[in-house]
Amino acid sequence: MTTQPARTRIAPSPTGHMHLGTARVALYDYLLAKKTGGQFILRIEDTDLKRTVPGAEQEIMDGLRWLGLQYDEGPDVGGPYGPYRQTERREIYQHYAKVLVEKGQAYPCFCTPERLDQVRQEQMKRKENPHYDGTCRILAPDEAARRIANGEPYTIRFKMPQEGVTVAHDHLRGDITTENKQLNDQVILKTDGLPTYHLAAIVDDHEMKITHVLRGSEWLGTFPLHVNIVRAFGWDEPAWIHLSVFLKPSGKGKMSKRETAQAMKDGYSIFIKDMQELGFTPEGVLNWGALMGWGVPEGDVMTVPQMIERFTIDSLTPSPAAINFQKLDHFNATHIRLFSTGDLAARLKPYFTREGLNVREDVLLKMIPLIRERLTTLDDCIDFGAFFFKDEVTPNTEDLIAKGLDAKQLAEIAKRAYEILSSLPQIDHVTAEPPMRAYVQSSGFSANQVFGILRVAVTGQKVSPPLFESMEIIGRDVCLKRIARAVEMLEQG
RNA sequence: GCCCCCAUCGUCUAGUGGACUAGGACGCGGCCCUUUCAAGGCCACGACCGGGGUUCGAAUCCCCGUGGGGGCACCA
Repeated sequence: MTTQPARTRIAPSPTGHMHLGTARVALYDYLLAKKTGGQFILRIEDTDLKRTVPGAEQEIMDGLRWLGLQYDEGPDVGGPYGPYRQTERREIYQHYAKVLVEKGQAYPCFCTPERLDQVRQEQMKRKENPHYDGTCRILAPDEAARRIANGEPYTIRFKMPQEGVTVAHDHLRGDITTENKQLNDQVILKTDGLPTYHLAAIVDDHEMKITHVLRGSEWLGTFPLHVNIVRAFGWDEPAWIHLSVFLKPSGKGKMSKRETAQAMKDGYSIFIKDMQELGFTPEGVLNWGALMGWGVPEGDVMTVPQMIERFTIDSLTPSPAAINFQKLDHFNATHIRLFSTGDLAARLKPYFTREGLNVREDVLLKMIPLIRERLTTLDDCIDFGAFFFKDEVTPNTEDLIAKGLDAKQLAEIAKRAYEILSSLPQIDHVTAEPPMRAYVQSSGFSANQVFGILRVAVTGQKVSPPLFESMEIIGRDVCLKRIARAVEMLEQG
């Protein structure tokens, strides 16, 4: 286990919404950095101009902040190894590409995309592996120089060894051995002068003194390439950790558009921004994500500080994990129950406000203990507690009708309840419950029937927080007014 | 097609040759509590992919299958 301060980075490309996968890698990066007293860095990998989408970078930064994974260095906070946006580091990559060419480890390539495509087609037709055919690898240097001077567009390709094997070491998976003949001369600098991921990431990780590279296992295929590039420069390698990928809930394959849409329909999402809006908490999301790919023996409900305490790279798991949204619900609800009343009040208030409700601070603080353990997501507070902030509630007549009772009986119950409660100087669970229970006893009706009618009358809904505690918060006058109205409704209907 | 990775309850996982009658969590089922809905408590169901080795002994090490995943771009 590392005791030296680790410098870790999350290096997303701003090509779409920030998703769960990015959040999880960022979490592990963050945990490792904090645990070792190191730094966590955000680097934006925006070298693919065609795929860059406006606003995506901001969404990543917002997402990380919402999650509480504040980076020590990044595009908007700066740092000693900036800039932290790859399009602003163009010259650095060009310099290093040139270094590689001079060392004989890379070469200019003038093949056009059209020719490359044609070569690939032919190779596939012959059932060969698609690979670069090496046309420009054997070009004489002066010939290449002449064509460059001529203004011919060119890329730089990395010259992979063609014999022997490459052994790359991954901390979770051990040595990964690849025959070099399987490898192929990849483009590291594009015609537009920007690097591909292969060059950019390696150069930046070195320049930014990254000690641990955590990334998805989709990078395993290019892993040998990357270590070859590092070695060509003669640099020390970071520790490589290839995390498992997330599978769709069925466990068959990665999340596709289809599953993503289905999740949204069910009230879930793999996008951080959506999760926030759906009422999930950073604590819940992080705890959930952390455990997909990290095993703890027991006590799996953890806050970030507790995760920092317990985190080790060695306890990460290499196998793919199916997304399980029910588990997200569980962790979210569990963390909501752990929040203090004041904390939860601050988190809930926006949801009430969003509904156009006028939130009285004192009422908010009083109702939270009543609804806290009933919430799965924060927005559930509307279902359970909106009535606390409404001037009037409008019960459905049919909700008012308790099973097995006729209209006369219903009206009688409501009326009697009104009489009992209106005789009290104040209504709370201490004063109101005993006489109401006594009435249930003497009336022959069930508690379920009597309290059911009262619940609907007072809260306007069949499911609510505890009745008498709720009435206490609503207040005597309002309660009586609402019960009176119910009596009216029942007598009419 | 080729290459690489992975493999314990339905799902996430613990397990690093004997403490395994394989532990925990989610979900599911039941019971208790209960004015609704939750929460909480208790109980149950439920897995080492298959076959060969190695070893006194294998979930754990090796090999071969099988299954699953990922990759084979001037995308990351």
